[in-house]
Amino acid sequence: MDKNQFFQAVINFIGNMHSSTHFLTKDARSNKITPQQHSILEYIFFSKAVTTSQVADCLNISLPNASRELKKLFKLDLIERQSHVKDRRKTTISLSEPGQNLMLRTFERIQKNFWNQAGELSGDEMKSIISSMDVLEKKVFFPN
Amino acid sequence: MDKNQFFQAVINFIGNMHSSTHFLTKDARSNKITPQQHSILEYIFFSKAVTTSQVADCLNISLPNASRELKKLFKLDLIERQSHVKDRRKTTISLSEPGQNLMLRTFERIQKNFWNQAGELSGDEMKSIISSMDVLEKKVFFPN
DNA sequence: AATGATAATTATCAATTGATAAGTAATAAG
DNA sequence: CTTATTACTTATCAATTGATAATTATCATT
Repeated sequence: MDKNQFFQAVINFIGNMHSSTHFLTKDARSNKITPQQHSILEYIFFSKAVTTSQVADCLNISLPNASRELKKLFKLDLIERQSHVKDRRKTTISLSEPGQNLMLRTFERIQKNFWNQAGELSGDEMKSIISSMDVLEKKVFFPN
Repeated sequence: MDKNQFFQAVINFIGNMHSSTHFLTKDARSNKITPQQHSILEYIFFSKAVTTSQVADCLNISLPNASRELKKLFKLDLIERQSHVKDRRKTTISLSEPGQNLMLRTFERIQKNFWNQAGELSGDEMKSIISSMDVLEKKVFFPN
C-alpha cells in the first residue's frame, strides 16, 4: 500500500469525523459560555486535572489569554483552582461540581443526537466499532 | 454491551482524535488567512464545489458572515465563484489554482507531522487501519 | 403580472479572541 | 545570597468573529 494514498485516506477520515462531530455538537453547547470556553472545559473534563500552561499549550492559546479565560470560568464557578502541592507557581485546575454538571448535560444532548444519527446498533456492531476505535487510538491517534 | 458505556467510549475516542489532530495541524496553517478562513478552504477542498449557504450551514456560520469571509478569500484569489447554472441566485464556489496549492502545501506539512507521530507502519497495519476507519465511517460518522 | 420565498450580499455594531508588554511570586542554579 | 528561569497574571489594543437589519436578484406560485 502506498504511503501517500494511505495518508489521503486518513485525512479524508479526519475530515468526515470533524464534520460529523460538528453536526452532533452544534446545538448542544451551553449558551452561557463562549465556544473557546467550552473547549477549555471539555479539555479539563477529559484530562481531569491540568495546569494553566497545559490548557494554553494543548488548545493553542497564549498563556495570558488562557489565564484570562480561566479566570472568567472561575468567576462563573465552573472550575476550581488550587496551587500545586510541589510547585506553588503552578495552578492545578479541575471542574467544579457545576462545571461537571454542565459538561454532563451537554454530553446528554450530544448522546441524543448521536443515537438519532446512528440508529439501533446490535451488540456485535458495537463491539466491532469499539475495536476499530481501539486500533486507531493505538496506531494513529495518540492521546497525550 | 451497555449503550451508555458504548457512547462514553465514542466520546473518549472523539476527544483523543481532536487533540491529536490539533497537534498535527497546529503549525501547519498558513499565516495569510484566519483560522475560520482556513476551515472554509478545507471544507471546500473536501467538497469540491459548494454554495455559500452550504458553507454557512456546515461550518455553523451565519449566511452574511459566510458571505463576508468568502468575499475576502475571493479577493485573495484563493477561491473561484460562478453563478449556478440551474439557479442563478446560487453561487458555486471552488478552490482556485492558488487555493488548491495552499491546501496541498498545508497537507504536506501535516503529513510530515503525521509520520513523525505514527512512525513506520507495515502494509498489514495500514490495511487494518483503513478497514477500521471504514467501519467507523459506515456505522458512526456519516459524511454528508 | 403580482406575490411570496429563496440565495446571497452589504452594512453596522457587539462580543470574542489574539498579540504583546510589563509585572509578581516561587523555584532553580551558580 | 544573588541571579536567572519558570508559571502565571494583569492590562491594553488590534483583529477576528458573531448577530442583526435592510437590500438585491432570481425563482416559484397563482
